Amino acid sequence: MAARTYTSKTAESSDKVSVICRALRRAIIEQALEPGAKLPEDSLGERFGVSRTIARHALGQLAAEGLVELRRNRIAVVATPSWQEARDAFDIRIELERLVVRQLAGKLTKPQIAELTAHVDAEDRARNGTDAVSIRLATEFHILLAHMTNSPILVRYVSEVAYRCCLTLSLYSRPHSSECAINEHRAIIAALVKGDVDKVMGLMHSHLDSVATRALVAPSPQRGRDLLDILAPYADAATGV
Amino acid sequence: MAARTYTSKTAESSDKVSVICRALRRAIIEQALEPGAKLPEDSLGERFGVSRTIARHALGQLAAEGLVELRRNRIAVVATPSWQEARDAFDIRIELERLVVRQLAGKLTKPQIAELTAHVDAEDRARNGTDAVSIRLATEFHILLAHMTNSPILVRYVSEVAYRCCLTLSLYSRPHSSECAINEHRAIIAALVKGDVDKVMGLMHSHLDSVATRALVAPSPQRGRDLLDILAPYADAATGV
DNA sequence: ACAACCCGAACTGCATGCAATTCGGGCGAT
DNA sequence: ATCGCCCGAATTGCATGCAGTTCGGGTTGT
Repeated sequence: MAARTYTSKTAESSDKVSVICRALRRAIIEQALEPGAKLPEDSLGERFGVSRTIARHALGQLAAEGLVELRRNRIAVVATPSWQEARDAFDIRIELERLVVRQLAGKLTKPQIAELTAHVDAEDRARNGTDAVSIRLATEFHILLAHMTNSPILVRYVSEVAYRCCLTLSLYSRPHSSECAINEHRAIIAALVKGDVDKVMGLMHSHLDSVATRALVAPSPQRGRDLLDILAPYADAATGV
Repeated sequence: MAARTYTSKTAESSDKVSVICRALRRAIIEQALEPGAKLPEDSLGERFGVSRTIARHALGQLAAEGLVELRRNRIAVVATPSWQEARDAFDIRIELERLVVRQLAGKLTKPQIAELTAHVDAEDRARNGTDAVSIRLATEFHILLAHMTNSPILVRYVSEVAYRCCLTLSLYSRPHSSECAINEHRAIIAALVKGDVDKVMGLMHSHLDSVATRALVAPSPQRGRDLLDILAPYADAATGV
């Protein structure tokens, strides 16, 4: 396949808006902002030295990405995906990332391999640091892979869905053990270099599936969901009496 | 699988913004707005009876979906995807829609089957109408399928990528023959009802693949691309002399 | 005839202001 | 003490205004 051209035609309109988006995205995936955290336009604007108009626009973008929930006349909050949505996000992510490695298998350049290896090394070093950084690096490994396809659309979708998955991890899995994930990342790189398409697609599938099932063990109604949902069965019982 | 709850947690913030988005989306996929068409904030605001602020916000959302291109200090224009981006979009679409039918196979309810059949009948009747309507209906069939998964995330991604594909069709394939697509839609419904997962995934794959290859026959540098790209060989020749 | 230049109109980038709505705490009734 | 109500503060929804940039056509020089 002919080399593709880099067209950095990202949506991310003006600079100020995209700066806020990036900052919030990072804060969210590092769990500095937990699901449900309030995001008033005023505070955001003040914090970033811009007017509400800009903060508002940024919130709109993040809402389009599913990281923020916007309800009319209500303060924006960090999204709180349901368990089912989390599972759906992982299902989509698996398909998208299988596509990534399918396109990449056997086509990585030397510098790309070096970059990936360096990234995983960084993940390794971060194992002693905070969980937040480990999670971010693990996510960024997948986004880095997507970038190497040179397909802006694929990058966008993989990034988005990876961020969403990150968000759900912070909701449904407290004791995060990213230990084995690092080895899985190394295995994926090796298979990519070797060019074994089926192997690497299988590796990616099982890698993401294991991350998902490790985190999303059960519908766990006690965590994250609305009070209404938690109380639904009790309400039913009440009407039954 | 237990029935999922409908949570219409769509991003689409306020009403006015989403109204404009819907209108523009429709105009774009019906080719009333061709790729490259200018979308000044003022005109949009005036046309929809809102201020520039709102029109601007809507453009931001559409840019996030990839239907509009936003460049700093420049008038927004309807997106003009490159041939490669079009191909990438179709590749992603294939995977996503395979996921849709995988989840749906053998699980359709009677009213759902009726709704799908009715939709294809509508496509049939529209064969005598304008191309624009045919294209829109064909796209909406796929989005209707996605809706039936009750997965908001999947709906969003399938819709987005389907719109993008629609956009590229208007760019790279003038003589649109959606004739056979209708029969393929019927075949997909039949396989879904029968519950043959592999069969329906295969059908969807070949359906989308044929739509893509029928449209994107070749990189076709003459259509849609930048003037710079078209003139590149001539420039080379000039420097050669 | 042609190209470069220049200037006004058009347009975007952003902040601010005002009306409408929601949020949250205190007060009174039970 | 608890529940419901009410009112002020906080917040959003949106339009408008101003400054900076781009766009396009006319003019001028060659």
